[in-house]
Amino acid sequence: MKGELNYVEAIATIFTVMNSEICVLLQKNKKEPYKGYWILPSKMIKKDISLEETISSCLEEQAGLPVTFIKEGNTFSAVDRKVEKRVIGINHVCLVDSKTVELKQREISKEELDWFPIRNLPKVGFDNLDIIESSIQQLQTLLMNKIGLKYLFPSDFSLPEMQRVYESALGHPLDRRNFRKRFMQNDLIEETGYKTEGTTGRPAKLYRLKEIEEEPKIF
Amino acid sequence: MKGELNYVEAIATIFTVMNSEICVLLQKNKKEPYKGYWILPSKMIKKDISLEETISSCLEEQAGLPVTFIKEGNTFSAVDRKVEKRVIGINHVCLVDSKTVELKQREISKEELDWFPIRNLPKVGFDNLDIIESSIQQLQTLLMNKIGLKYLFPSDFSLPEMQRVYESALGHPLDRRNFRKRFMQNDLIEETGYKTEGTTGRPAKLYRLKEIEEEPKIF
DNA sequence: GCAAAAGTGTTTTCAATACACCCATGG
DNA sequence: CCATGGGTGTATTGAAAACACTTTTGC
Repeated sequence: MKGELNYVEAIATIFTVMNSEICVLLQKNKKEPYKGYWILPSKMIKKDISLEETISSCLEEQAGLPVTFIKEGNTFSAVDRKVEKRVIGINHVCLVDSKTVELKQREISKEELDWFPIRNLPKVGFDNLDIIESSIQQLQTLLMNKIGLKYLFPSDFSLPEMQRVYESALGHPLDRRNFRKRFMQNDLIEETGYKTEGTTGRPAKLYRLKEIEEEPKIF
Repeated sequence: MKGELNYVEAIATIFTVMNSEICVLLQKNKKEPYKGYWILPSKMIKKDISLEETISSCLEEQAGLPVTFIKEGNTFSAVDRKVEKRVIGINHVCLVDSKTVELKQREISKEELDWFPIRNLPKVGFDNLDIIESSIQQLQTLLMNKIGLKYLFPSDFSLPEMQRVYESALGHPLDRRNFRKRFMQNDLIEETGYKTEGTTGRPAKLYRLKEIEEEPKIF
């Protein structure tokens, strides 16, 4: 059969929390088309390598990040999405915590790879803006179902900080009291006994997520 | 780059309602491996054909069905999932109504293509059981969010009938009064003025789904 | 003592659940 | 008139939403 062979890439939309905002990792595209635009890390799938392996090596090689939470996303397959040749892209929504990001931060040049707040993105190439939007939707579902939270919030976060993250991801403000209640009465978090330091105003209690991470069912 | 070219197939998990049960369309596999097992319709993606086009021509050519409701599903990419060669499979959940199915029914031989209740499947080949299970999960979400209902229930259905379908899809019984309420107070259905005939017991009122099919948001 | 940000409780509203009796038809 | 399955209403519960004042710290 002619024409049945395709290029397929695993795409990584990697989210983390920086300054109480959801940020996405982008790299600068070095080649035409869309040279100089920012794009999502991705890696071609070879015919004897699984998708899981491909996405985790993509994370390590291109972003210097360990494998954490990965959820399969949508497929992007328009014939002209990569202009020059037809590449089918399979998106993955990945979550890494800010502590891990900070450790790796020094090693990378911000000219090549950088984090951008999802509400303040740079020029993004190809169809990657669509992919990021689809990923944000999935992130919202994850946050509301409290799946993968521990990958985004390592121990010692404050609730106001977490709330700001939720607000940045959902795109609208939340009530402080109701926000606390969601986590308290579901017994999801526990106090570490410490408080924030060096901030203006009253210090916030610090929390960690409890271990019991049962998959919550929606229905 | 060597080894970057892949076979990719669009897979169609097609659901319909028959005898108040959710059924899935399967075809008999004619070639080894898994010869004689039942498999999901699928079609190789050619490098200049979009995924949407591929799946709709797959529906038409292999099942003789018009394009109706299609929702992208998961990707199945294990290196050995098709045993002989590596084929990446992109699933699609499709809904067709029973009237359309009946019209096309005569033209196909049940030796080659047939509908099976999802709780009573025949021997299914390759990884297709995983794919069907993943599709059933997505179908459940669609039913609960009332998305695509009109593709599954054409005009003149009774509520008890619809309830049996929900119960077969969800795998547990539902309360009759509460079931009605869900549809009534959301203003989703309207009476056609007709009733079922030729059944034992009191005849059931027949309904149709109202046109206003706004995407319900979950959050 | 004042500015800044965090912590806390109560009321209301709405959706989901549980539950039992009457009604229309065919034989 | 009886068997079969369909139609209907109410009370309860629990989650989400709305809402304002007090507390802790740094300066």
